[in-house]
Amino acid sequence: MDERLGLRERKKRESRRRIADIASGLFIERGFDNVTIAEVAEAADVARMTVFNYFPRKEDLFLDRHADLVEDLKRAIRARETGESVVAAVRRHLHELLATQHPLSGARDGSEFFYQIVDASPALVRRTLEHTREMADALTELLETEVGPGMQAAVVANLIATAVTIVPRVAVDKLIAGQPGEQVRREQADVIDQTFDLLEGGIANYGS
Amino acid sequence: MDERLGLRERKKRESRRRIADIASGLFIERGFDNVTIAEVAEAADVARMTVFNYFPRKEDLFLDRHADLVEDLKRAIRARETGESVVAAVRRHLHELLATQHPLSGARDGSEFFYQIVDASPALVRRTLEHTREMADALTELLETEVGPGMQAAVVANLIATAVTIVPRVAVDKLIAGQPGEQVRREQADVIDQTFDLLEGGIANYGS
DNA sequence: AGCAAATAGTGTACCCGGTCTAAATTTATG
DNA sequence: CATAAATTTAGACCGGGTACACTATTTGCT
Repeated sequence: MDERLGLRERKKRESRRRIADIASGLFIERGFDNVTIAEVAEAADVARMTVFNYFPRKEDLFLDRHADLVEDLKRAIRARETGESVVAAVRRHLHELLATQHPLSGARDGSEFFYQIVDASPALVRRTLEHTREMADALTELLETEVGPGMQAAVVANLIATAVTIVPRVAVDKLIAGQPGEQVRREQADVIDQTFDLLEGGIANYGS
Repeated sequence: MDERLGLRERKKRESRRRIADIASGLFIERGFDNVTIAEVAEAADVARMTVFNYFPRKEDLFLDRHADLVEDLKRAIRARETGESVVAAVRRHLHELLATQHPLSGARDGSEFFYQIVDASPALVRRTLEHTREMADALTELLETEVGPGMQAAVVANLIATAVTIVPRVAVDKLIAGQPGEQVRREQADVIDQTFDLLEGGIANYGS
């Protein structure tokens, strides 16, 4: 940890991590909806209220990496080469996540378990929908300042957020279906490219 | 009502409608989160459990037209001319909703109140997110049978669902901002076209 | 018409997530 | 060491949602 931080701050961070880790363990073991916050609190040896102090919603105990993710995406867009389009930057970013085996790539061994827990819980699924929306809102704001105002920013932002959400899902679904991770990772680069080709080139001819 | 239906069925439908109407009245009057189901039940002169019989979630009391909407959209896609693309069919459908002043067009006088109630309630907002997802899932299934299987169907379906959700929102936001309905309606046709031009032609050059 | 089976509605008790408040404990500061 | 500030705690409370057993009504059948 950071020595410059006071005792108070250090304890807080450690507490937060411990609670989230213990909670995740319970969720993985018994499913999100079959674990109460009271149980999490007891397992973490802390008052029920303390859990809520750190995690305003129960779902946040399991999904607390989303903010970082959006930040990374925004950074990737802002840092794009001059002349490079926004979508192209996002495409590159997803390839990078895949190459580094980032959790969000969806193509990492073990990702399937995480998503299965999520899928099994309506509350968690709802929360991921909110995350996508938050991402779209953040991107809308970014694009409006980066590229210019107008209705287009919102549309583009939402399309990108949709794509970024779908792409890892494709990989996870394959893992759940039993495909070996090695193969999924190999194919996933194409999934990214096909999806973004579609986004870039448009879907005018689909189904005609 | 339909004479072929038995007394039981007729009573059920009327009960359901009455409960939803009374509930909506209360929500509009005092806001969704400030009305309890117990109050709805009392106002409708029915047991609390009965409300849950008809509406498994509280949000469904206010948002119970979504299924129809998806059906209409699916029908529009299925009924497209041979040679017409899926997106083109959806575009036409949205123009039609606008022309007939359908509630979902977003450009109808009074739509702003409805959306303001929704916006003010996190639970209602979440439910609309689920609706978008349900629409995307339904479209994915439809496209897979209509056009052919593959990952593309899911991507296209999600892009369309996103567009269909955003378009009315643009109109509503203008109404909320105080623009006269007449003007919003006039502009809305362009909003539809611009959005679908973007979808059809792709966003390859955005921000480059 | 009358009766039995379905089915809708009711009442009640319960669980759980989430909020509020006030008191107790811990850390920071001079 | 004293005191202020911030965390933690305990406990009461609220409201959505479920389970269940019971009553009332409708329906189909003879």
